[in-house]
Amino acid sequence: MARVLVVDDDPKLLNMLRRTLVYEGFQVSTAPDGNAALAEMQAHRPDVIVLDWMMPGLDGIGVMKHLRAANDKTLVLMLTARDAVENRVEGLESGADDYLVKPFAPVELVARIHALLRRPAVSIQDETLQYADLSLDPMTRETKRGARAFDLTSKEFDLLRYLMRHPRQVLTRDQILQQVWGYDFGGDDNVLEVYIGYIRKKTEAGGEARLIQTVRGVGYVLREE
Amino acid sequence: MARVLVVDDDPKLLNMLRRTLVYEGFQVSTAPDGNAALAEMQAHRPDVIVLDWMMPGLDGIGVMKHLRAANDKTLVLMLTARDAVENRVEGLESGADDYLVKPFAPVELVARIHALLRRPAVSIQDETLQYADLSLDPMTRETKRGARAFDLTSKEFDLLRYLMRHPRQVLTRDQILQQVWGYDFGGDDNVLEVYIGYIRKKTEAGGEARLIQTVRGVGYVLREE
DNA sequence: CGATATTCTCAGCATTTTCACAGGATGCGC
DNA sequence: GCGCATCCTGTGAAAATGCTGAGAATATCG
Repeated sequence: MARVLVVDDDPKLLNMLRRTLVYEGFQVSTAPDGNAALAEMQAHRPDVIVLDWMMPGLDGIGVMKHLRAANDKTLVLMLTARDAVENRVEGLESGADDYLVKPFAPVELVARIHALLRRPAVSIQDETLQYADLSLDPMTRETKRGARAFDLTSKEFDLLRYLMRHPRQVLTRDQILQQVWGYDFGGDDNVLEVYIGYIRKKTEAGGEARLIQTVRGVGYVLREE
Repeated sequence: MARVLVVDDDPKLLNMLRRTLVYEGFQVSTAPDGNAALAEMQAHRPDVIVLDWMMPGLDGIGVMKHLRAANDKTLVLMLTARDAVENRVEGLESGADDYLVKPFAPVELVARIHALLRRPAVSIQDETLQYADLSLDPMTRETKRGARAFDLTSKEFDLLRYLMRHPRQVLTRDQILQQVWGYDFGGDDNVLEVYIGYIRKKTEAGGEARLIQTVRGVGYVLREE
């Protein structure tokens, strides 16, 4: 049965939700705030997170950003107190998979969780990534530098996608190896350098400026110089 | 599932609308201006077009005139920045089916699209699928490449139909096996490769260009090269 | 039941992708 | 500028991936 993590700072609501969901046959864990939620996720790898929008400390949006930055596709159902359209839009833009306005009937929550779990995997997260004149569409896997399209192998694609999801952020060698290769060890591989080289060659084939900068002793950044 | 084409020159708005609509279960394609919209229509045959009024190049009115001149009955929902009465009148006279004034709440757009689709006679289901010069009629099960008709077995048909419902989208092996074969496991079957081979042979029997491209390490796409 | 069509498995082959290695280039502290 | 650590890149081997033909299993139909 599916695992659900419920995150809310209201203990009463938390308890009520837990009982409802346990009763429905879910494996439920809970967390009172964003940081606890991230820790809990490591331990339990839930299938769905029910996430309150407003919380002390790290709030719902913050948690979302963490998750999506780490390319974590766990389904998220966001809870919010008001039905303001702005919130709805912001919530979905930050990568939530569904949305529920408080107060809600427990049955509706259950129904939505079931609906999420039935969903055919295509998250709304798959928008086309852009940085400078570089663009990458995760759906069609088209990659372009300005008007010039170029092809990438799947490792190259994974790597560039990871870089483009974190523009202007210096990513360490370890971070990249872990996210793209799934490595865990600290062996002195130079696969990463090699692949950076491949991507540079392809993104600069038309004589364009370099976008992947190396940060000596640390890693790489996607940035215009 | 209904297909929607969104045409607007503001990339931010375009992306927001796309995500909202995808989230609501529509198949969404986009275009940044009128000419791109007309091209996109050829490929995707949308059920509804959400069309901005003011755009560089060919504007909303221009697109409308093109469509109606070609006796194309595709539903059009026009967007306009001001609620000027003149515009409204001109828009509806030029053949738009509905009208929405910016700024608007995404939920309202969704509601209007659903309203349009509920209108009589426009059967969005089982409409014949088209991509490039390839066509497939889910009702009669006729398949043609240009003028040349060819036969498919039922598995072949299911597979091609699935591909044609997601043109230009890279579909992973797992997605396809799951949707077409109902598989769930990750066994190392190569049924899919075999069937792709069959369909290619039949769709290219007259020496036509390849439309089913393989994306190494991932899956396949229906796309002109 | 037999004939035919369809679906699927398997193994060999060709190609692409991934990776290791080593020598060369480059930046950095002194 | 010098020496050292770091990074880049060409070469080629190893592995993965996908295509194809042959034919076995299964379903379909008269």
